[in-house]
Amino acid sequence: MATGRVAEQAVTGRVPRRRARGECRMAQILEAAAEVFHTVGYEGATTNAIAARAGISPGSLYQFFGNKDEIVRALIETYVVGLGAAHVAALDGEDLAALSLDDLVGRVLDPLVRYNREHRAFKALFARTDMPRALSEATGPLHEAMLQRVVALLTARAPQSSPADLRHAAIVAIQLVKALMPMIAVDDMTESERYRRELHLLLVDYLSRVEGS
Amino acid sequence: MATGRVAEQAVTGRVPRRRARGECRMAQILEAAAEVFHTVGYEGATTNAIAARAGISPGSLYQFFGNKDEIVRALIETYVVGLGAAHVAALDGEDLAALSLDDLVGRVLDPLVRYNREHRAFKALFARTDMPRALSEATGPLHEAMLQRVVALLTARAPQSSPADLRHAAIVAIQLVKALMPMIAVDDMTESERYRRELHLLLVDYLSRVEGS
DNA sequence: CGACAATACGAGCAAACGCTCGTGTTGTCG
DNA sequence: CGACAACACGAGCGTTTGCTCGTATTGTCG
Repeated sequence: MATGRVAEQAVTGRVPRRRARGECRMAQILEAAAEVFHTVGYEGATTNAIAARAGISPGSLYQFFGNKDEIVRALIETYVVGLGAAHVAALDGEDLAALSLDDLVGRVLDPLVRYNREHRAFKALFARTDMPRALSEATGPLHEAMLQRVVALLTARAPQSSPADLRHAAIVAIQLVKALMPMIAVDDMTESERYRRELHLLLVDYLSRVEGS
Repeated sequence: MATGRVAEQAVTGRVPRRRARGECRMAQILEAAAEVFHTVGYEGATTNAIAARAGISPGSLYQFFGNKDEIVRALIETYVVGLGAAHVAALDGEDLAALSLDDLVGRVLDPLVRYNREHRAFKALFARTDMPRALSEATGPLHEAMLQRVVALLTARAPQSSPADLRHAAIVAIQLVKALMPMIAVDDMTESERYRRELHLLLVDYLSRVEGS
């Protein structure tokens, strides 16, 4: 139950080799967790399996994460940061209101697809309609971050619409992405590209109706 | 909860009270299972909880179903039958090629929405993008039945399209339904109706593109 | 009735899980 | 060096889960 050791070290300002090794281990564990979540899903993933995949013992794992949910939360945190950065990069310096809807959808969707492909565990944790309590609490921030981002985009493009309508539209758009992402983030590139294009069209059509009304 | 007892009687000519009681118990168990699945989800549902909800002991439960998956399979079987009947009724005697797309979508979607509302466990078992092995095997027949039905509909309306394209379109359509159903099968009727209408529009737009091409 | 099978029970088993704890190892610093 | 804290280990604890088994009850039929 020893907490606060990290804070203590942070205050000292020194970065000894110990700490570097510790952070390396954390990254190791998160990577292993991602692989296990990807292959067997959230409930199928055991902490012992994650430890084994990371090449360490269960005891060592619990020196860095207090419990399974903390691992999930940390992993999701990296997703929030990573995806946020990808989207900022994709929209940086653009005039949101001037972009064609087709272009805008592409700039949001394509990084998301790429991120899904590069982080296979992403959809195992995120793209579910039914979640255990612990998981839905952990993914809450990720959902909220995406929702806020989409709402902000829509607000910039259709300022005359009510916030409630925009939020509603954003929810539908995100659900559409979640529904088709499992078929897009797949190894068969022919199938994948086909579904991606369909989703793209679907989003453009749906959002043009939202902006138009 | 009076099930096929009468039909059984007609076939055998005799009245095996034992057997009638057994079938009643089965229905009791399935109903209890549906309630438990609805409230705590598939993995949260314990066989003991199902037995308790049905008002029987675990031992008794296992006299009718060999294991948890068999319960799920039986429950899904009732869904396949029930939904099939609802859809046959909704499309009975209609000229599929002559119906407007809007009308057709309504006739398929509305019974589905009603069925979801009346069988709350339905989406807990069906509308998931990520499933345990056992559950996805159990829901396989239900997915396949729905897919075949949609493919048949589309084939009747767009015979010039390739079977592969139609199957592909059917998959997308079903995914759209699964994505928005959790927000439709909800108690707040205002919200529910709003999402239902959006899904309806989405499907009409998408399928008109499929038929048009 | 008496024999038998179907039904019902519920304590509890074996396995799996998240997690702990006692012990040993390694890097840091006075 | 010696003391100490972080790191590492892995057997195994406590709990939960799906499921069993020995036993008691009930309906059926010769």
